[in-house]
Amino acid sequence: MAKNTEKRHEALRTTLVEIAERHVRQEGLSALRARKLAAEAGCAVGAIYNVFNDLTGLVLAVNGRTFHRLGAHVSGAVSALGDVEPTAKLVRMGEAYLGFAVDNPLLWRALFDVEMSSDTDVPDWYMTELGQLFAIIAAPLKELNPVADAQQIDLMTRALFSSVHGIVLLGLERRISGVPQDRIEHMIGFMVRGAVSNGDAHAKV
Amino acid sequence: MAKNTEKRHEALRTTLVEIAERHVRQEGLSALRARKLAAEAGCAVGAIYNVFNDLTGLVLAVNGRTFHRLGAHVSGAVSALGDVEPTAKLVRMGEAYLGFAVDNPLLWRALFDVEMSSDTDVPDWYMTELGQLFAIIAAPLKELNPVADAQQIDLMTRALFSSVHGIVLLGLERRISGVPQDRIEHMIGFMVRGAVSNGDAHAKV
DNA sequence: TTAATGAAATGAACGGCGTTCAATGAGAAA
DNA sequence: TTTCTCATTGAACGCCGTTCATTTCATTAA
Repeated sequence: MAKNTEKRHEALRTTLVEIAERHVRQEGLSALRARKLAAEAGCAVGAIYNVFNDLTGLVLAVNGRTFHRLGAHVSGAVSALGDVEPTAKLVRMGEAYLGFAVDNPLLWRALFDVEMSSDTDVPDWYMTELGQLFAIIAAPLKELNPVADAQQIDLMTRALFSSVHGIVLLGLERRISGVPQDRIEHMIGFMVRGAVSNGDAHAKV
Repeated sequence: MAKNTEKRHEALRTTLVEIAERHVRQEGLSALRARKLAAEAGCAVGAIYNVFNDLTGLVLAVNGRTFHRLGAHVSGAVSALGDVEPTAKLVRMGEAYLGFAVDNPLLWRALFDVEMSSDTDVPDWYMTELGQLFAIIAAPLKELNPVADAQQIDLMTRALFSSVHGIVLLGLERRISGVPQDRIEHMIGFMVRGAVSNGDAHAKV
């Protein structure tokens, strides 16, 4: 019966994702080993390939969880603010993004370090998850720029997200930065406020 | 005699860097192979390890060149502008940075994708090269904020560089973006102008 | 109950990797 | 020429992700 098989597969998938997540969190993406995973999961090496195409598939599953938690963390931080001006929300989002990266450095890095063979390409849910994160950012931007059209908001959203991402990325990179964390927060506030004031004045992005 | 040996080593170093650079440019950092390099350089595999600690050392040498060209490209773009307002210079720098990344995507990515064992750590010239790039950015910022102290300028510099870097990084990442190149330029202009106007108003970063 | 059958799980084996180091060879010294 | 020194070499080492012939298991038919 195919039902039982699928159930076992699903269980193994979950187990593997949990183990892999722990490994990535503790040792980083590059320390992930098929044999180690199999040993810990109590299955054969080949079993991994019964439920995932390859290790990249497994990593994508881990990243899916991380992405989800990241989104929850950021939107949670905004909700906790209550009713404040949109700019404050955006700044808080950036800080929350930084906070997540600081608290989960290796899981966060794994989000961007997966190497995907161009044929397998990006899973749909990856884009969906990203879209939800973008939507959280877009909302305050719309409040600030009621006349901007969807495309303009989208560009501002991407620009803001990318900027904050860049600041966090290079800020946490020991080899480039050495900047203490509170300075990184200042940078985020600086760029976000700048972008907002700019977007207000010149609606044309 | 140790002199001849050192000469041969130097020659091999150069040869290897040139070959490695071509490989990274064409196939990407992850396609670099010790055996392939040795075959093309006409030397033994072990010879690589006579002149570099490991492949990472070779990649760092490649990155040194790339970094240098990147700096020249950016500062060249600014020089070509002649005497214009500092903001225009900063925007042009960002665009030049984007241009370099678009023209040398794999070499540019390699700058940030090297994995370094924390013990080997970053070579000094790496930081020097980065400092020079930062200095190019800091100059117009000083013009715009004559009263800001060195630390404030430094933070603005890092924030701006990181933001532009983030925009370029995610903009060129097919899996996240799909944004056409001229839109990326708009984003850069948007963020740079925002940061500048902000820095002007609130000198306190 | 047993035999037959097809699917699922297994792990040794494969090809490839970066790196090492005993063996080789070339050049200087005697 | 012979000895000695040290740079060079490439086969070998210990890993890696992935595969696939073989085994194991579950289900059905007799």
